[in-house]
Amino acid sequence: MTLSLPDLTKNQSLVFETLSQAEAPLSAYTILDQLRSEGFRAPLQVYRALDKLLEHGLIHRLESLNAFVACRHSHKHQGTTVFVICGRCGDVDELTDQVVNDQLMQRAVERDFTVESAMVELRGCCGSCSQ
Amino acid sequence: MTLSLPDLTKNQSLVFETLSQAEAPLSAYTILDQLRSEGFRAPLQVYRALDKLLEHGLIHRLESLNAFVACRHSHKHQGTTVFVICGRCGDVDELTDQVVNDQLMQRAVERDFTVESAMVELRGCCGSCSQ
DNA sequence: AACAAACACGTAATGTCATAACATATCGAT
DNA sequence: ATCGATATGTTATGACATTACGTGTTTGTT
Repeated sequence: MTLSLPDLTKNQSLVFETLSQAEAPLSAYTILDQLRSEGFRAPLQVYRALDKLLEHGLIHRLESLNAFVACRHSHKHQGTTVFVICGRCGDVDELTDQVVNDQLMQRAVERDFTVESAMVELRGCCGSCSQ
Repeated sequence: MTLSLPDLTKNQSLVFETLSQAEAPLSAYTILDQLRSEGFRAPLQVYRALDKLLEHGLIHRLESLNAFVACRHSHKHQGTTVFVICGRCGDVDELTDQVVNDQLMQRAVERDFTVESAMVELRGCCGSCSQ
């Protein structure tokens, strides 16, 4: 399950593994607590690793939760990622949608706006939890 | 310019006026500082007012900035609001887009997900700033 | 008018998320 | 072997938000 990837440093690997094994988004401080046994002592150790993992596209930050998740899809298919977040179980699904992406970019162009990053997050209740 | 609205309390009015006159999103603590001369002493005075204003739909919270703006449009036209945020001048534009809204809701329904709230924020550079 | 419930307010303390600043160590290419 | 770039360790601090508790004010009912 552990793919070998753009060589990660020890700290980066530890943080990535922690996120990969989590079933819900984790805050940086939760990650820190889980890695204390591995020698982590300070938030910055986590944040630095998170920054690199974000750069590599291996994880995502959920703005509405101030938390992080491991990326699930190989995001070769560019474009805006829509995060679908269940508030009950914490499960996060990712999807890319051409229509949403194109329409957002179109609306931006219309008003002469250059998009540098886009955030789309749906919060609610997933199918499993609403039964 | 100051419409009379669902009766706001003194604190709520002060916070709303502050946001209305601002040219960019303000953090709760920035609002607090601006209202110290009016007797504000603690963050909670601001947050409580913000909560009520959010309930009334008079302001919005920008998740990607941890900041707040006064609402510009009369949001009678329901649906997901797209925030278009310039990182240079801080200007925030709001728009509602039926296509984006419908598509997001469609994708949610497909996977049996009940949307409770949706956040769409575009960050980048506005036309004025890129000239 | 008297009362109770609901709401708003004041204040202090604390919790949560994130970065600045500075020192040291490790890796890679010449 | 050395130099530059990158990664790391540690402390302190900044920025955002809530809990807990007590008081005051409004409002609707009897």
